Amino acid sequence: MSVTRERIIELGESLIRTKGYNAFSYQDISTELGIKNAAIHYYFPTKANLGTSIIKTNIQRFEEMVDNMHSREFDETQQLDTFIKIYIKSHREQKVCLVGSLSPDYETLNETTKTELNKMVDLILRWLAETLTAGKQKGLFAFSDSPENKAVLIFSSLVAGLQLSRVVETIDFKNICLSIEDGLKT
Amino acid sequence: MSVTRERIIELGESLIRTKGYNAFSYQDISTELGIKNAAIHYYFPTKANLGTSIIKTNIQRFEEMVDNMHSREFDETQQLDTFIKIYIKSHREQKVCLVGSLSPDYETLNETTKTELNKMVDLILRWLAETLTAGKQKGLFAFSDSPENKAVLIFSSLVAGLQLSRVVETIDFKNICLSIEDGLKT
DNA sequence: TTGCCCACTTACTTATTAGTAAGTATATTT
DNA sequence: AAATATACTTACTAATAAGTAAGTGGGCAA
Repeated sequence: MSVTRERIIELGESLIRTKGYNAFSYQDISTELGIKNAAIHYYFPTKANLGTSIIKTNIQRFEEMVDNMHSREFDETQQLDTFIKIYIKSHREQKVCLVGSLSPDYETLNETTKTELNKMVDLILRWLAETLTAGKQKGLFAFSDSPENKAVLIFSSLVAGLQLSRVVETIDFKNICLSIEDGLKT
Repeated sequence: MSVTRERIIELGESLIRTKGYNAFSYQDISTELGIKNAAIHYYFPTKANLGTSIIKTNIQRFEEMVDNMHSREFDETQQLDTFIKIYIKSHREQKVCLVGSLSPDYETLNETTKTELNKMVDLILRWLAETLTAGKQKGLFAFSDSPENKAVLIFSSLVAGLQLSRVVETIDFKNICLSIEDGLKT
């Protein structure tokens, strides 16, 4: 696949996670990549198209990560830890996550982009719930909630934890992550 | 104070919480209120000015709510419940909260607006941490985390819980709220 | 009654936005 | 060698954005 196309997706994701979907423009990308406006439209006719592609790429990355963890036979503690490390990295980069950036803008997205975001959130939550269930069965995790509820609680803490950390410097995000893991200890 | 000014603030808040700060325009407000573009600029010279005023209004409302709860001698369980009910209402209205909408756009806000948002988050987290501490001392709440950490975890669950609920219909937000309260039970 | 302030409107400007149509250089295929 | 496809650029358009300067009507004060 085209390297320019990949650069556009990568930079587009970075811009969404830094400034938000409705604040970034094709100009931001073209200037940074040293190409013209129309070059982006060549790969992504509309902004909605680019947005959808960015989410699709993220879904693929997530699926590959899960596959990889399964084939390496990571236990549930290791899997959760790997997932949380993505957020630690985001925090270091002063970026929110894709879901946390796009969700508040949900009503401004077009239908296909909405659907793709819906898929991504659903995928993450289903994986988390499954992992929590399996981990509990193995005696690695302990919690009284339903796995689905617990999955939302954990995911929400990560998503909004990143958002709030950028606003208030007093928040210790790494400690939040530790609390999430400690909250599952047996 | 002017009724038009108040209407602009109210509608502005609603727009931010529905579409996001960078997606709403003065046109949206002027059309809805049947006034002209320039009438909004009369009260709020710049969009940043309006944004800041909306946050200030929310801070005031929050402070009044806390004062009110204190003067009515609400215990910590009742106070937390009152706070959570704000989010239940937001969920019913299909809106995210102001903090949850503005935080992802943080980098696009001007300095005074950033400062005001910072104040608001700080205020809420400090109140939450204090309420959790007092409730724990009275034996109303039980938790092993630091109150500051627990405050961020609870607030994050509410903020992102609203965001995610709008994206995925399978999330039972009221149940999330119940889980938060159950998680503090002695 | 004159003058002034308040709460706007009229009528703009300037900048930026997403998006497009047509052209072009380079490489690849026929 | 000619035709074609790829990966763009040039040069726009139309819409929308925030913001402003100057004007206006109505009420109140001096």
